[in-house]
Amino acid sequence: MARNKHPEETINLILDVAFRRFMEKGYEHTSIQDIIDHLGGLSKGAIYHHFKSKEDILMAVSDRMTAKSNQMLAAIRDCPGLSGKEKLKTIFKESINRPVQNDIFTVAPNFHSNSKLLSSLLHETIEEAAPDYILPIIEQGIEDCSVKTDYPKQLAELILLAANVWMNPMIFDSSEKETYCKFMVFDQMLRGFGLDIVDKEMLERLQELTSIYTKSRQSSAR
Amino acid sequence: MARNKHPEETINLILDVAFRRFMEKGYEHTSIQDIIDHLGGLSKGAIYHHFKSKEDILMAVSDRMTAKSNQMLAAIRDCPGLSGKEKLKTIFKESINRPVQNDIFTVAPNFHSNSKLLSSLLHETIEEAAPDYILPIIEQGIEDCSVKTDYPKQLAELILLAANVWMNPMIFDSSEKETYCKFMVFDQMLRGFGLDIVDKEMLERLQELTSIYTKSRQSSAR
DNA sequence: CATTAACATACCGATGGTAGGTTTGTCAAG
DNA sequence: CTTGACAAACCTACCATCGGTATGTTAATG
Repeated sequence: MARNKHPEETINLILDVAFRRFMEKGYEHTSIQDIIDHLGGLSKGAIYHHFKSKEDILMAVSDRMTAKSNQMLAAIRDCPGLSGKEKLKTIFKESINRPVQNDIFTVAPNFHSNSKLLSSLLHETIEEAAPDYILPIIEQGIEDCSVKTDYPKQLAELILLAANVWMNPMIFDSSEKETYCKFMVFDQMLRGFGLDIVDKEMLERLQELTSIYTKSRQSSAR
Repeated sequence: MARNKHPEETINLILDVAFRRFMEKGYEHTSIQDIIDHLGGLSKGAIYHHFKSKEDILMAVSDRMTAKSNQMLAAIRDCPGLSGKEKLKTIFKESINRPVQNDIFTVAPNFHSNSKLLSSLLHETIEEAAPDYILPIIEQGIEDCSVKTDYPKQLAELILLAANVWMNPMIFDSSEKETYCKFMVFDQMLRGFGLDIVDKEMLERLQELTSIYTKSRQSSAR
């Protein structure tokens, strides 16, 4: 293959293909050769020029998955004029409207066979996203008295664990009704910390979208 | 090696060694040959006589890890004369007194490099332990009015996710103080569902044990 | 004495990774 | 504007190791 003047295109291409293959076959069962076969003529040398190992590819895939979400979280966190409670509400509204990246729907993700991605997401959630994005918002909420807790760091972790892992349909695929129930329990949990952010509008939107998701899931099943 | 009249001894030996190697080097980086080298003269044929694949060994290791915990949960669940609230309290008391199996302390577990074990634990927690052991107790608690929720199944999941994963020092190693804070947030969460099970005695016992754990951890660090 | 469980040995294809070469764009010196 | 040194972007051929298997051997059982 001819040398590409814009190597980031090649890198993105590799990550695109790797991501799809990981989701379809699982990380362990996707060989480098398999990725090569699905690239348009690129060789093993090209891959190992841009990535130092197979695991390195996985990490890059993982980073790219969370990048957009983290951007959103940072934007809301730094948004002036919003109270802590309003910021949390905004985050959950956004999350519902874009529950997972669109392109993910098309490949019928299988986190069961991607334990490495799962564990990566888990640790990123607790050790990066929670302290970097949610904690400052919780602390703001404590100041304006909309959040009640003596342990903001741990609360941030618990909230994000529930939201990103437990309620993540890519990890625990839930029926429409189950997703709704999870959200209700999540709401009750937040109320225990003084937070009251789930309203009718959010629930209606949620019900809409879970039905869409369930349908797209059924149609892409083998 | 001479033929063993009691093959379960051989099986247990293999699992013992595999568990240690998985914890020390991670599942992926532990080869079958590595396990063989740490077995006293047993061969690859022996291993593949008792287990059909490397993954099969991992599953057996995982099962053995949760077996004792599940036994305890079943015993408490079926214990007559205890209210739902009392059962939950008993479970957490037991969990604190035996936070993880003793033998685990000695090998400085590393769940970071054992994503397969982690993902196995995660799914067992949500899809087996929660509905089988915690859900019946929650339902009993709803009847005797010590638990307040319309969604017992989801509450069981959330509680066990927090307890087994988030508060598990093998997954997220926390300082003494952090463990305490997590427990306090956990308590506040439970109160949001009408549950009031953490008392002074439990907190004192917790502080004792986390200090012991922290010390044993330091002494086994390389 | 036949059968079967409990091992051992020797081997295989596939895999992740590497060494070394080739092409091509960049850029500064002449 | 040309040239040539350099490095980045690839390719090819190869290797050690891995998970797994086929085929044996030995010993307990009934």
